Amino acid sequence: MVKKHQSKVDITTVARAAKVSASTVSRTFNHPDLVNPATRKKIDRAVRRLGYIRNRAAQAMHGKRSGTVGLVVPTIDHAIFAELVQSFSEKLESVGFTILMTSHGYDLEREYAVVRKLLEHRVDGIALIGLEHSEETFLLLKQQKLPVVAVWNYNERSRISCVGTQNLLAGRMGAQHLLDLGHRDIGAVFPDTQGNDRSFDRLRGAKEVLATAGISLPPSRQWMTPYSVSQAKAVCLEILSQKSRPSALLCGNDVIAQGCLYAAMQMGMRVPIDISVMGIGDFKGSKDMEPALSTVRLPARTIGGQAAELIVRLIAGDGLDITREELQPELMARVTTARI
Amino acid sequence: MVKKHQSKVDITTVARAAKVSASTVSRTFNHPDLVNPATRKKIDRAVRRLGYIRNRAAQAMHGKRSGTVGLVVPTIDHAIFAELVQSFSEKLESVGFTILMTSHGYDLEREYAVVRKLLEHRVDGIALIGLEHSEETFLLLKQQKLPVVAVWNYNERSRISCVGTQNLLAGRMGAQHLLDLGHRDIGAVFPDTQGNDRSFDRLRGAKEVLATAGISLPPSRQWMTPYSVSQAKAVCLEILSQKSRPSALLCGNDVIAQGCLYAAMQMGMRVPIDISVMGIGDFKGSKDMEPALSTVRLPARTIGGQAAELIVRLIAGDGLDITREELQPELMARVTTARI
DNA sequence: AATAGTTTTGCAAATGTTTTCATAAAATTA
DNA sequence: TAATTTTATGAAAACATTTGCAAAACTATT
Repeated sequence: MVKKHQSKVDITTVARAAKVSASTVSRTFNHPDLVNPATRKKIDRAVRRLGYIRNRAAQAMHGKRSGTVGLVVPTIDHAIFAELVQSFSEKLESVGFTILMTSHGYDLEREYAVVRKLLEHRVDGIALIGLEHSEETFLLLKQQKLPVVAVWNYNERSRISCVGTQNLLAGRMGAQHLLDLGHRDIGAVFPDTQGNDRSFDRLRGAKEVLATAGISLPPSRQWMTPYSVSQAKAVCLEILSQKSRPSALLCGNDVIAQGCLYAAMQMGMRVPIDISVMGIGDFKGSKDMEPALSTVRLPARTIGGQAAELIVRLIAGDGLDITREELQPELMARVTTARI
Repeated sequence: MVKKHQSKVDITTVARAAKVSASTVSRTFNHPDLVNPATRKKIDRAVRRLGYIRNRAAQAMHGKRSGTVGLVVPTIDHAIFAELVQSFSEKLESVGFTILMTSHGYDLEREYAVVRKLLEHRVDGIALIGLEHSEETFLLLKQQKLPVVAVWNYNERSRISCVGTQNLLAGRMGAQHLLDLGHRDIGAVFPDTQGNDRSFDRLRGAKEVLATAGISLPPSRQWMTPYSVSQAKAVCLEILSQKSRPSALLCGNDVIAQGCLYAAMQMGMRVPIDISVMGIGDFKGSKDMEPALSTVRLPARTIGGQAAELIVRLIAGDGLDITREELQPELMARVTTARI
């Protein structure tokens, strides 16, 4: 016969308990200044006693913000996005938003589906990784007139707001660094560029620079490997055991570079004496590798933070004009690359 | 003269466009078999044309599930949770749930706050990392009668459902392995155990085993370091440059172990000849390190997957009795540890 | 004590769905 | 062809809130 106040506690239950109207309870939450401190106290007590928790779903129905931001990443499992996601969500959580996070595994069709789902949940804004998305996705987003920002990449003619670096530049810098050190026979170890504009742009940038220096990158000097130390290591083991091997390896990202380092080590080769290895990304820990990895720094934390700020601004201001923020990659010449 | 169908497209807009009632539209989504295929087609067309997207918030108000599951992690930024989170969300997304993810930075007060927030969003279930939570959090969860599962740790007397390993065992196995190899002077490099029962249990297990072997672990043989290759490396650099250093290092997790490895390398020490290094976790990539890291494998992917399955079952069945699933840690004796 | 002004509160409508119930239309059976 | 069953649809209530408006309760001013 216990008055079991199960999950059935709603605003009117509280109102009854506090002997006020539901409106007053609502106001206590949303405009506390409009209600008498004494009443407020009564209500607070009732809320506490009954364990009442407001229902954002119901609030969201009143044109109120849902208080959520959607974040769409290719995968959660990669060091590459960890820092980005962390700083992005830290900032957003600090101003009261909750993150709805989904991944699509580099499949742009699935991306469309998850964006739709996010929209069903009436997120107040959406952040996507990169600028390459399906036409459908762009249409959907435009149609919904929702604040959107593409994170990670920068492109001056992007169709949506973006904050990030020009991966093209990063690719160029990596290749240029190798060139500057006198390397002429360079190998490229990159992830699949399919549905991955970051990777695509980096490779393109590298090829450009190489081409202007009169160096071509024949298929025999390009390798593809997924985003994993393990698989990169395996691929590099093969590369390095070829009779004719390049004097330097430019890797699509630091994870791959790490795999290369391990491969070299395993084969008893000395980096950078026997071969130079160049990464892109400068992930947490790259500077601590032995030998310390030369790489092109992409300021992940800054990007994440600024992206969060931008989306907050977009949400607050309903400013739907495209905003672009560019951050610069930076060459981190460390130990794994040396003059030939 | 464009029929601007802004964001104002709701179910009645669609109904009007298709010349049916809202009920019919609703039914087309929820019980398509109850509506005439011809009408359904009309409605589908209208939906497409207007770009209508259902509002889960409104659905959720009808006792319908919200279709979201809350995931509370200490931090997103660590390799340790990456695999876990990935497999957890993959599985959950595959059955139509969306993940609401929040982090608290190892602060149990903040954890309470984020759990509350999740509750406001009326998640259908919640997953937490570890079994150590504030009393308030437990109370809140119990009061709300919501499916909850603690992921990562296993404890036969846990207050909430759990799926994971006994970190105590993992700690024991790590220490035992070192003992078996003849080590007597062992150092422990662990993260702060404050608000981190995983770490606490591992250390406790290790101490136990050591104690039974008659070996004590004096404060001078214990070091604390945050969860970062960089900082672990710095700490280990100090340890290794002491005049009297242990013959083996047991690390609280693989990230720290990696830092140790790098530190040893930087100092020109050879692992495992000059010193043995033991990790816990077996993160992706640990087996590929050079030398390959000896560690205790914690089956992160399996845990994540099973946790997801469990929570789905709990949500479907409203079964609120506590379920516990234990997975076994496994010794991965690789290269970084050797007989003294 | 009357008036004006301010603060506090409640009523009721609105939000976007789902669902129950009732009814109309169509199909089946006798 | 009437009676019965089945199928398809709509009207209205319900869900948990917020908010505009108006009434009520105080305060302050004369």
